[in-house]
Amino acid sequence: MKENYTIKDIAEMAGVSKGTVDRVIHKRGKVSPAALEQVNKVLDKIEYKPNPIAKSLKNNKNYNISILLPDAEADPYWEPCYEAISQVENEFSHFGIKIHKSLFKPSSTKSFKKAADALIDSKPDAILMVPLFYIEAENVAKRCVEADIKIATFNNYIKDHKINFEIGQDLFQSGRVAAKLFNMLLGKSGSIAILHIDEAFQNASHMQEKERGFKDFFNLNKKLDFKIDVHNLKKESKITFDQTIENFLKSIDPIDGIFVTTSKAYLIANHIATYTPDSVIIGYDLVSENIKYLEENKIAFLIHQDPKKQVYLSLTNLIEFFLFDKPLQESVLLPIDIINTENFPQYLN
Amino acid sequence: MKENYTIKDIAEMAGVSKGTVDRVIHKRGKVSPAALEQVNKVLDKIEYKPNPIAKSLKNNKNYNISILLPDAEADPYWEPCYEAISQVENEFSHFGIKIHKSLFKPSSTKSFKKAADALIDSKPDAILMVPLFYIEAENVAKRCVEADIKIATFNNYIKDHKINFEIGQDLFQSGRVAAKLFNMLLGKSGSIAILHIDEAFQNASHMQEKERGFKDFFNLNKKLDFKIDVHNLKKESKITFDQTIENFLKSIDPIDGIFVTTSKAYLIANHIATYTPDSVIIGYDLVSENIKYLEENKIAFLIHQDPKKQVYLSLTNLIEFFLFDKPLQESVLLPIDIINTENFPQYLN
DNA sequence: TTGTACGCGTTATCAC
DNA sequence: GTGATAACGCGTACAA
Repeated sequence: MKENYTIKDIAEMAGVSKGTVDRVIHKRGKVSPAALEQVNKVLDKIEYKPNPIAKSLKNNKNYNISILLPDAEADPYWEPCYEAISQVENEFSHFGIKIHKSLFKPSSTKSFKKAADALIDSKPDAILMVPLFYIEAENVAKRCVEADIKIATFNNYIKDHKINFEIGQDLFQSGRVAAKLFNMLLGKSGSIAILHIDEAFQNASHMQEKERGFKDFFNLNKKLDFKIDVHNLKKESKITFDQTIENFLKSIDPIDGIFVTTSKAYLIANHIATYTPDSVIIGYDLVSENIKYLEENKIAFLIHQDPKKQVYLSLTNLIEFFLFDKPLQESVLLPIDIINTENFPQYLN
Repeated sequence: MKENYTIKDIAEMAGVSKGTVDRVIHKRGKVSPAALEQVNKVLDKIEYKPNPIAKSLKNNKNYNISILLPDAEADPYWEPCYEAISQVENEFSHFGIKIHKSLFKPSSTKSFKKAADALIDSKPDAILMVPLFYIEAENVAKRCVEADIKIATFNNYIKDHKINFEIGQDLFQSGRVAAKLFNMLLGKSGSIAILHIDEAFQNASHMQEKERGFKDFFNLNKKLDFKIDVHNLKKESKITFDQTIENFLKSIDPIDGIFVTTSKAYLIANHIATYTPDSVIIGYDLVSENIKYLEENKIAFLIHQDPKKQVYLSLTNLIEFFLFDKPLQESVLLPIDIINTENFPQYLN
């Protein structure tokens, strides 16, 4: 009982040549019925699994993967993604994997389009993108399929069957996670503000999903009595973003909880002591300013979306598909990590 | 500017043969000074990275990895490890990786020893074990080194430099995570019981580390005023374990919080309503009974030690070391996952 | 001391 | 239709 049969083994057992076996296995035709039967008889008896390493060696191709994501200058949320890219580059450069990073301004559709155009023109084997702009991203997906470029997304979703691989978090559910945390901290009743803080509302669908999940939790728990208000805060023309936040806090009555659906919880935490010092804040993402206020106990919890892991898993999935024919997973949902002062370091590594 | 130089390329550039280049690279000697210089000159100019795939193909070995872990019959905590094993087996069987699972009774040192002996005798390429019994595990490590078997541990640590790879959680810190959660739920003061519930105290060092971290948090926060009692609960001779628990609860005054350092929080949650209904329980591990009480809001939080991920990462690390010469990491600390009713499903997958 | 030739398993090409 | 053969890159045995 051998374990790993090779084409050569099969050829001997069937009394034909390697070439014929290959033609049978790959259904290339040009095989006589007699030979076909011989080979199939052997294939039925044993389990043939082609050696992926040999295949890969023969292939001997360089693969180019391009990744299209926002500039971390504009938002440090994206910083960890860069680390993941370097890490994957180091791990797989020996295997002929080239990764090309392309940045766009998260506030500019044009910038996204321009970068995407350039990427598609360069004809990489795959593009991994953050589909911040729905329509434009759909268009990119379409053109990738036409150009035979594998297309994957992370962080956001576009519901498009053309996407070969997508990874992210269940945002609705993460809203529920936040709601449950407030429930545990505040008890059976209270007032909570949902704040969508985003300079230009690129993350509109993101934020809405979280809001929906959040409200869903309280709606389904009839024993709870919470007053929930929703506020959209974006940059006003003549004043700084920070002042906009401050003006907002001035304008409202003290509240028990503040749920910030973006990574901008620090903007609120910064002013909380002055205006509504007893408010519990829950926000998203381990950007350094958020961690600072977490450690000062001004932010109670953060929810971690692990952008680094998203990039790492996206890239390794694509790479193993290219190198070893591992089937591409279609959709991956990452866990919703709850972070407090004590467990954040391990998530940063 | 080529990217991936092969030995053949270098040979041509240096005006020597492949064999000579190989001898230089692997320092096998038998090279004339002149040739040595030629080759080194080329090697200085370019960056040579041997193709790991070709190396691996040539190698063409089957690797046997044995994994020694407790029987999940005795404790369902180990169940997810089995899943990880199957998953890795499926992913890498094509690569000539064989994984052999060997179980021992977590309550029996003898059973551990016996299983370990058999494994070592079978001379696998690597052994991954749960070092539940310190001295015996040290002995296994020693004999593995002698027999040239790579030795790795997960879930528990033994401080032994012979271990080639170890993975687990920072238990001290996870105690602090629990403490912080109690702090947030209970406020500035209260009474908390630390319960070490373990049928035979195999996990003694485990539990003590968590206790130390837990107390450390409250000791360092001078503004907090918590009364903390420690109780060891193990099976008494004549009655069931469950009755032991019940007797304990009967014997104490109502308390604000209960910190269970093992996966046995469900045993407490089961009786909480009768004896101390307002106690907040925090425990460890996503075993199904714990999740049941989590969903009933009888357990506030669970801390997830992700045994499945521990096994998965251990195995893939070893495999990539064997197949592709990836350097073995030495020590990996997994994040300390905080689990509530809303985010547990994603951690189970 | 050096170069050559072969094998690992798969695939593609090329005579027959 | 078919089988033989070369090639991918590395390691190594062996002949020169």
